[in-house]
Amino acid sequence: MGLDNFTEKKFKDYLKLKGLRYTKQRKEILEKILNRMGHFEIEDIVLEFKNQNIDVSRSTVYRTLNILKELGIVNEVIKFKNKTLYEVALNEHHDHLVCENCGKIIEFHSQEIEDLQNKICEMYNFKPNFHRLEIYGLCKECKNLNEG
Amino acid sequence: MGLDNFTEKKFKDYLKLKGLRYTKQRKEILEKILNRMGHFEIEDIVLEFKNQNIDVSRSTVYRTLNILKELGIVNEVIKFKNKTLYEVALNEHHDHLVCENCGKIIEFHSQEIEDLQNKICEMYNFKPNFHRLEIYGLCKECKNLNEG
DNA sequence: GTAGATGCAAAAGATTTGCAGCCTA
DNA sequence: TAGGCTGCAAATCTTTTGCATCTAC
Repeated sequence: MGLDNFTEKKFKDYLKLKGLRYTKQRKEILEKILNRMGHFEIEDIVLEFKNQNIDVSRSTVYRTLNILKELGIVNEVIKFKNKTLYEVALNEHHDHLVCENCGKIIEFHSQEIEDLQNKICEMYNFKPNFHRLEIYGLCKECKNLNEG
Repeated sequence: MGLDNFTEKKFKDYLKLKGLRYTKQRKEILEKILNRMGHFEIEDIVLEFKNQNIDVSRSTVYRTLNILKELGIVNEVIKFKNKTLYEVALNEHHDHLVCENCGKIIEFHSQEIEDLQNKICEMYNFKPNFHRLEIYGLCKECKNLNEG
């Protein structure tokens, strides 16, 4: 995939709208997260830049991720053991099964759950923005080990 | 409610099982969280002890909460803006609507969602332990303010 | 030219840990 | 009595922020 024009434009437009600037660093960060499959932590990004001798500081990564979150290009998906995992939000929304033993993360999507959630929000006159459903437990492999 | 014998016994038994001790501090902490309705932060607990001149240190609160979490007497329910909220897990399980504007938390329970989750876990051969469903958005009041 | 961005180092919070002394079983 | 527990202070880890400098527009 890489830096597709569509997402880059979305980002640029949003920045302009807010009176912000499209800098070299912001472009680097957008590029990097679009190249990533699956989940990532801020620290991953910071280290990759360091290893590749690309000059983007930790603070800038944090600041930019906050903008991308606002924009909905990334989601903060999981909070587990004081770690925050992000993911690119361009694909269909999904939720997560998290294995407490091996840390594996399995994605799933259930339209029925989404619909029920919307129904509940209506009941409470609540305007949903995003949601996070995490089911913690043991994955197939770890379950078998435990029962073994 | 207060320190009911049932929960105290559960805690004591678990401690014994693990070769741990039932100390004055652990009893104080259990008592305090059982007396609380709704959600709490570690810091709340620490401050209350301080105000009441009860000698239980912050580290002990953290250490004990970790044990109570393992035991399932408390759940870590919400991670929001770098804050962790806990709740006593003795009542029926429920999920949360979190207002991003005023911070209000609305609890709800949907058996249908629970059932669907179980169905999904079966599909993936995943053994669920607990889950967390948080829907972020605007509550009725804040929504009206925004639209007003 | 100027408002906004960056990098750095420091600060702020949350949580954990090492250690010496204390207490429960 | 001994191994676990506590309080304290220090350490860790994540995230934010103040500031001087730089840069996109």
